[in-house]
Amino acid sequence: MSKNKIVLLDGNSLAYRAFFALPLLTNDTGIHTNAVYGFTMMLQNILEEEKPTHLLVAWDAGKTTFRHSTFSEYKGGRQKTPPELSEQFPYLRKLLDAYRIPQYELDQYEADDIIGTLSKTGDADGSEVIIISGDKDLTQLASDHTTVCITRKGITDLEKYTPAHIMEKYGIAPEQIIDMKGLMGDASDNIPGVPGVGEKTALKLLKEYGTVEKVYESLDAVSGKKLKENLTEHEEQAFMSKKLATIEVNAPLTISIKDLNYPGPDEDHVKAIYEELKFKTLLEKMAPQTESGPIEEIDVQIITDPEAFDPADVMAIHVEMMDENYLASDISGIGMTDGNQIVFVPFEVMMQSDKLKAWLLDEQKEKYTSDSKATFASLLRQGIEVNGLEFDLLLATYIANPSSSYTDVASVAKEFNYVEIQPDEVVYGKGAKKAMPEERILADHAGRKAQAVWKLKPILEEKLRENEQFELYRELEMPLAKILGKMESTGVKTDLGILQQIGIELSAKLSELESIIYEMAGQKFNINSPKQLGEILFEKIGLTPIKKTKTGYSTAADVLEKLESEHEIIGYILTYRQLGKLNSTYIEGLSKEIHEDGKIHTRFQQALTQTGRLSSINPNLQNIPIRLEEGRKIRAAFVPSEPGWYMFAADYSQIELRVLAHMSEDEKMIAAFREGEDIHTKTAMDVFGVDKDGVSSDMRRTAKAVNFGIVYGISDYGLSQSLNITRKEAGKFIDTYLATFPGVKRYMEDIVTQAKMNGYVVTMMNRRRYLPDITSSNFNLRSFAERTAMNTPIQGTAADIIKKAMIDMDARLKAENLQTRMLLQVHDELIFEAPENEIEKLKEIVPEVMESALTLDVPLKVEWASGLSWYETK
DNA sequence: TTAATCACG
DNA sequence: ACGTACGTGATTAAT
Repeated sequence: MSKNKIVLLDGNSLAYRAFFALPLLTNDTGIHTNAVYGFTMMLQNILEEEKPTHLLVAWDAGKTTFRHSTFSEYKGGRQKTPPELSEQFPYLRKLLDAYRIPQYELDQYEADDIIGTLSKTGDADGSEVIIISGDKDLTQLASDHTTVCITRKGITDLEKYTPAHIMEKYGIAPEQIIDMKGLMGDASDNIPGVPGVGEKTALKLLKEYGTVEKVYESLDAVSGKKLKENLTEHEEQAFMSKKLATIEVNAPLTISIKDLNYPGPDEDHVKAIYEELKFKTLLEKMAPQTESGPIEEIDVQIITDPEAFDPADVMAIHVEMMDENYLASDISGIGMTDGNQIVFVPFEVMMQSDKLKAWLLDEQKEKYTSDSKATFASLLRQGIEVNGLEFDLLLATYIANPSSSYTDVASVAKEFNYVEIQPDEVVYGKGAKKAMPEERILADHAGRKAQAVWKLKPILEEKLRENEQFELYRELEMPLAKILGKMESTGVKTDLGILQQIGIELSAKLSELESIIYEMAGQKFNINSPKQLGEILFEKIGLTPIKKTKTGYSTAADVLEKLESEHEIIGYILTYRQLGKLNSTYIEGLSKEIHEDGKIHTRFQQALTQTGRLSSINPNLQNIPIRLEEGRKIRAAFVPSEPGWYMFAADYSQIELRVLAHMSEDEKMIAAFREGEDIHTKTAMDVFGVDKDGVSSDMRRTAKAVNFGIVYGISDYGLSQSLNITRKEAGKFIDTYLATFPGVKRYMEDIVTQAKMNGYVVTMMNRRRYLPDITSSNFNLRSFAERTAMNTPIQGTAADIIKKAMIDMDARLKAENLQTRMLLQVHDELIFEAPENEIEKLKEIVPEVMESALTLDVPLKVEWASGLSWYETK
């Protein structure tokens, strides 16, 4: 006596069903996931509701089946499986393996036949059998012990076909389903049936005669002339159709019921796949199973005796701080683990422990960290220079995928579903409630982070090796982290007096402008409010709005410039805006950022941008004004920190276009750079077909804009905006340009194709950016991804180059025993401060090092300048 | 918290 | 036909 409950799933049918029932979803690496997701949802429901003891997913094997020898056009005329679905089958199979659900396919047979054969055996054993499919053909297998569930609308709504239900719905028995198909055919399988016979006629005939055979035996009695004619004429076809629709219940399977035993899922494995596919909701659903118990206890030993602690040779460490700004925050302590023991060293103990300090200093003692730059800089502030930094969780995660948003260790650990860590926000509270928790909680928190770093290291390093990104991570980003840490700690001396002086002048001009604007507007209003300003300009004064924003009229500078001739208030507003920006962001903003040491310490975000560039925060020193003289004066406040020293600045000339020339292998562009031509003039010469003297300033300006556009992933609209011309004219320029530089054209096409194939693009140093939208059916999303595909390898390679230059430069300064300090990086520019007697040396070595950071098919060119302030380095 | 604006490469 | 140039961060107003 068997109490088995056997569930048989029609894999292909359900995958199709899921695929078409759900919109095309993609995860962050561009893999479509809707079919896998939908399938999983169905599976979850079935497992929950039916609680099967035995389970099987049956698949169709290949293209041909024994049915094709009967009828070669069987299932003919079907649309090809969409590639977006095909690519999901491997994941589906992997997921089912993780669930430990048996899967089976058999050459020459369809999933139906596998299901049919097993259901008959199960049925005969007295087991309860449940069949799940999207294909109504299967209903022929229904019996007292076998229920056939067919998907209705959506993905989880199933219609249960028992013999009684079939009788109620069609008035026939399950065995008669094949007779019905024989008569009416099945368009989806390309089974012909008898012309003119649909469901209604087929059922009428079967209710009267029972089977196809009986119908033909009593053909004379059938009423209806046309019907009789059709039946007579297509007798052979009717029998063949019945045969085609009949599911084989004696297929030569190499498995039996006992092989279908379902032991339940391998949860860790399932989770890992959910992680990979980014099934957030399914993951959360799983979470209660693991979180239902108390969070796994970890034993963190708090070190109290500075003499009693001997760190191991290799340890994961996490410097715990309350504030995210490690340049300003106090350290509360260090969580450490060697993979076995977890300890927490409170700050005061650390500072007293000569053993620990010596360990941190020792190059031979390996440290794995969550963020090596923060670790380095925060300890440097305490006079401890850390060496032997061997792993950086933040950088490893970022290199593997720059779109991964790393906020704290908890977020990464959660991403990889590893160690349970509370978000910092939960431990410390947020906003006004932010406070230092008691030491026990802090120790536990820091300990867990160290443990996560320890456990995640092998996983991430394997991933980086797999992607051939280990070198980028280990030889470029990690050494750079330390250099950036040094730069941040060094800071830039800022003369508050100069800022204040400029501030006074600005304030005077601003209040003057303010009165003029109020006068002209005939009322007071907040000029800084786009809403109020829009009302004044477009309603009160009655100017014509050119552009709208989501919330109202656009008052952006490019719009106002077009209106400048319409009303003299516009000019004053533009000036007011410009000066207001300088005052609030740069004078007031920067003044607040000057530390007690008279310096500004920006932080470089090394794991943020999607292209590999750095960014600068608190404050941003990468956007200090330069284009307009009024703003440029701000740079006079950035001065050397030692008396008698100078500022020294060096920037790459046209680095992105040089990278483009190299990557596209465009002969003309390469030649232009090799000959040392002015690239925009040369472009103008080639595009407009004139000689050097024939290039007007307007032509050069146009060529320059087109060059920029090319780097950004050009569009006619974008170029038309930047040149203030029509789209058509812009389009013409682009066509001419691409015809002139065929290599560039080919590069742009190739890179988009590559992005579509791989789902990502790479820089010269193998930095990746995933572009899931590149296959989107949404024009805007796709176009954006295409432009990004064109721009990222260029911008990213330029970023690779300057990063390499920074590492080389740091080494060179050390090798030459110079006192010069690297202070800032502004994407294509490095800023140093140096004693006067080293300036001559810098003029020689800085260009040399920067120009040889990476060898391209075109030379890299560096320009430099020095002076008594940043303003003077021009 | 979001949108608009504007500073940089 | 679709609506945009690529990558950032800070400030302000308004919700």
